[in-house]
Amino acid sequence: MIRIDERISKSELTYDWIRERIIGREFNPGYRLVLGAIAKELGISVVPVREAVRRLEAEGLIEFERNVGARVAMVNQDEYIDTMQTLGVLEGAATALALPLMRDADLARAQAINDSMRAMLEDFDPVAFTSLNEKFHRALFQRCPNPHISELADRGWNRMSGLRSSTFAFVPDRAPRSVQEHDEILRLIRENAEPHAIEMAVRQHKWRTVEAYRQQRTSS
Amino acid sequence: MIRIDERISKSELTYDWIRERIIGREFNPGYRLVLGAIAKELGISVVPVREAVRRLEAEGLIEFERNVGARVAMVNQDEYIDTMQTLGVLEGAATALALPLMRDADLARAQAINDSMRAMLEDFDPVAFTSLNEKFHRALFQRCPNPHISELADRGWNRMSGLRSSTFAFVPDRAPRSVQEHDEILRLIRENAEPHAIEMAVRQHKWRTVEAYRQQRTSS
DNA sequence: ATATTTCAGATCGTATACGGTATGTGATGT
DNA sequence: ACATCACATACCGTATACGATCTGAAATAT
Repeated sequence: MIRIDERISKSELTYDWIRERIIGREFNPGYRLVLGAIAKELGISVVPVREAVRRLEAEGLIEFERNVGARVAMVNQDEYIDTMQTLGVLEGAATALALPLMRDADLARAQAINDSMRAMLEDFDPVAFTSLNEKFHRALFQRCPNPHISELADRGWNRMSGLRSSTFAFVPDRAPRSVQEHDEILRLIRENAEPHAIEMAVRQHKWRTVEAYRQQRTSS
Repeated sequence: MIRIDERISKSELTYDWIRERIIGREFNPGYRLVLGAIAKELGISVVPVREAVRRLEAEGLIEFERNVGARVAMVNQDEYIDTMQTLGVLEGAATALALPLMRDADLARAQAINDSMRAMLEDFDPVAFTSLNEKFHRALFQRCPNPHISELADRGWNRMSGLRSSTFAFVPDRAPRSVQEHDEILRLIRENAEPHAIEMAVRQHKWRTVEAYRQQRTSS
C-alpha cells in the first residue's frame, strides 16, 4: 500500500509562500519580515518560519540580522552591478550549452517576445518591458542541459526581482539598443554561429546594460 | 557605550561547525546528520541545529528528506560533471576579472604550489595532489573584485569537497597534463595575454579534466 | 524459505514557553 | 531646546515537550 503523502511540511510551505511574494514583488527590498506575524498569518508556529527564512537567507533573497530580524534583501547598486556581471557570464554559458537542444519553437517564442518589446518602444512602459526582457533571456537558456548552471542563472534573476521592475526605468535609452541586440543574438543562433560567439554576444549584451547603468549613475 | 557582542548565535555556530566538518571531509558524502545527536554534542537544543541545516541545504552541501533527516550531499557522477562544468565557467571568468588586481606575490605563490605538484608526480599521492590543485586555482581567482562571482566559485569547490580527495585518484593520467596546463596559464598571465584568452585557458583546463573523467567512467 | 504483518525504538516536525536584546517614547536634567 | 536616561514594548533566540512518521527486526502467515 503506497500512501502518497503529498502534504508538504509547513517549513516548505512557508518557504514557497515567502519566496512567491518576494519574486512577485509583493514584498519589496527592505520589507520587514516579522517572524511571529508570518507565523500567525499562516496559522503556524514560528519554528518552521525560521527554517524557511534561513533557506531564503542562504539563497541571498533575504538578509538576516541577529536579534533584529529578517528583511527582503536590499540589492544596492554595487551588488546590482556584481550580480548582473555574474549573470552575464552564467547566462552566456547556459545559452551556449542549450544551443544543441534548442527547437524552432523556442526560437520563435523568443522572437515573438522580442517583437512585443519592440512594439512597446513607442509607448514605453519600463516595468512591462523589463518583464518581457526577463522572459526573453529565460527562453534562450531554458534548454540548458546542465541543471546546476541553470539554477544559478535563475537565482541571479530572482535575486534582482526587486530592482528588475526598474532596470529600464533607470536607463531607458538602452531599450532600443537592447531590442536590436536581441535580434542580433537570434540571428546568430539561426545561422548556427559558433557557440562561443553566441555566448559572448549574450554576455556582452548584459554587460553593456550594466555599463549603461554604471554611467547613468556616475553622471547623475 | 558600545558593547561589541561578538557572541555568535548558536544557529550560526552550528552552521560553522557542520560546514567545517563537511569541507574538512570529516563528514563524508552520505554521512547521516542526526539533529538530536548534533544538538547534544554541542550542548544545545535542536532548533538552532535545524536552522543551520536549512542553510546548508540551500547551499547544496546537505540533502534533506522529510521525516527522514539530513545527510551530507551525495555528489553523484552526473552532478560532479555538471558542477565541474559550471565551475570552469565561473573560475575562468573570476580569474580574468582578477587579472588587473593580481600581484607578483600571488603569481609566485601559484607557481610555488604548482612546483610542489610537479614534484609530487614522481611519488603520486592523489589526495595531497588534489588538495594542492584546489589551492592553486583559488590563488588565481582570489583577487576577483566581484564578490558575488567569487562566492559562487567557492561554493562550487566546497560542493565537491567530498569527491575532491579522489578526483585525481580516478584519472591519475591527467596529473602531469594538469601541471603542464597550470604552467601554461601562469605563462599567459605573466605575458599579459588577453584576459579572454586566459579565461578560456582556465575554463578549458577544467573542462578537459571533466572530459578525462567522463571517458574514464564510460570505458570502465 | 519467503513474504507479510506487527511493533518498538529512533528520529523528525511543530507548538508552546520564556528569557534576552533592540528600539522607540517619555521623563529628567542641563 | 537639547541631550541623557529609564522603561515599556515588540520581537528574537532557544529550550522543552509531545505527537507523527519512519525504520528495522521479530513474529506470523503462506
